[in-house]
Amino acid sequence: MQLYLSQEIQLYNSISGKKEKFTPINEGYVGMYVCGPTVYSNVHLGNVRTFMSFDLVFRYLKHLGYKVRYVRNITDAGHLENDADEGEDRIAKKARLEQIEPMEVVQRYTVDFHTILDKFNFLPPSIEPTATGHIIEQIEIIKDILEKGYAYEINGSVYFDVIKYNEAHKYGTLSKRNVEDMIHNTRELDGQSDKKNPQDFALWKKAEPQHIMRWPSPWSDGFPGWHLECTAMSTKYLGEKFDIHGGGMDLKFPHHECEIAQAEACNGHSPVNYWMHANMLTLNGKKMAKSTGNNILPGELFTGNNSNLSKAYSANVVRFFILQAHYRSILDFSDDALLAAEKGYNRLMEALKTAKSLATSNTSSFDVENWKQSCYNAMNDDFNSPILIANLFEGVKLINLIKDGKESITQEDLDLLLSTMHNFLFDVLGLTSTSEGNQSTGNENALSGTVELLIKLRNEARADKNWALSDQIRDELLALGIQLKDGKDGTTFTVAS
RNA sequence: GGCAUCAUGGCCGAGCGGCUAGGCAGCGGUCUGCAAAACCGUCUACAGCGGUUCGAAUCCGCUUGAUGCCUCCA
Repeated sequence: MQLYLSQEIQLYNSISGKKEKFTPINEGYVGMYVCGPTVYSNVHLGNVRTFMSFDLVFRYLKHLGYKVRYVRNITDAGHLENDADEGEDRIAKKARLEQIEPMEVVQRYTVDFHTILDKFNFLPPSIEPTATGHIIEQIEIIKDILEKGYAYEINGSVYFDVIKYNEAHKYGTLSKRNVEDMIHNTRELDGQSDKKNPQDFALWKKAEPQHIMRWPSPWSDGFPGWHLECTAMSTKYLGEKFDIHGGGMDLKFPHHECEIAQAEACNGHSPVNYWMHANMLTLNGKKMAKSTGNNILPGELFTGNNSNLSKAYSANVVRFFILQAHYRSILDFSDDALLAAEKGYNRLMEALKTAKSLATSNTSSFDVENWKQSCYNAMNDDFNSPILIANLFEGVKLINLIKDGKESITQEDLDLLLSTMHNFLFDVLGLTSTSEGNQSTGNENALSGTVELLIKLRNEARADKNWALSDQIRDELLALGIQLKDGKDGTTFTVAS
């Protein structure tokens, strides 16, 4: 029996503003689309958090036995600097500044994106389509919208007519805005825009003569509007109606609003049942901005090479830290918070090692089955990873108390405890075991042997009560980043990472 | 200025009307030759002012502040 039959997910639907029971369109199958990055610069840490939130969703749905088709696009054309105006394509701009081809920009930052996500142990999406690979599909959608009368062509460009659309449908349901307010509050200066109204958005843009990113269309040689690619690709791979659409909060308006309008103009109905939006990341209480230096690149976390960081952090620690907050809350990134997360993470992993050598009893003094369900309950409640983690720490405490002889557990319950911890930590939260993750190299074996030797010598000195020598060994190793840990069963060591 | 979201203890962060969140730090223990590490135990909350209710961190109103979008930065 699949787990999803016994676990009911409640998820927060941005469009209704409420938690709703999750029921996929086709039982056992889930279609999920998440707006991917525009590959015009190094992936933003906030982007990492957004995609990590949906990695968590993807992993949990799979864990429950759903067959999930997860589509996450790469925007490699059409994303303008300024959506409301005659902006420049972000990728084209970067290419101009760097004096390289747009596709070189795309390639460079797509590779960066994948490299960083790999380090954080993201599962690859089922399909990762690009905007430039779906120009034909986008043109077909524009034709359809034109035929339905919700778009108009001017000077080789095609714009979506928001006012007209709003007469038959409602524009702004997701972001809870109404078109009248938007018209009254438009601050935009009246530029040389071809648009009938500032709220209209581009479906197709005629390319300037020097613009290299151009494709033929019935209207002009040009390129598609940013919002259109997501409609084209989600429809192609997931259908006119699919289960979950996700993205960062900042995409709610206008991007997702435009997607709804485009799809509804074509198909007469909303494309998505559940909208999910991941919240922002701040740094030291303020928003991240490259211009003020209040910014960390994901890669800098691994080197510690940033004035906001006191040291380097492993991808696991960062992942653990991010998942300790709920995806719908603003999360504040800081060195102190990362240090705290690192200690907590280490404690969790230590307990896992401890658990392997626990003595079992004939009876259990703890209801493991009940605890396990509370882990599921946490995730079922809108993917509440912080509560899940709190539950996992209950497991840590139990393990340590059993070790101290203050609680008891049967072999059967211990197996259940361990498999549950393992499933949630590694499969659902996507952490990797430190011991499994780091393969021992020859150097590490040599180091290990050397330290073991020093431990042996130190123990001989201690047996002779030669404290000066034993403390020298201990202290000088510590200065080198090797900490000796004297326990009841002998001395172990850890190497600072 | 408009729309939206939010404000929890030294720090991070759950909480969706009554019942312990959790992590880190601190404090007290266990262990130790002394330490460190590890483990156990434990204290400090609910932005302000009103209201609803037998009862509010949790619902409503106002005030203050923050964040996102509208206006380059996810």
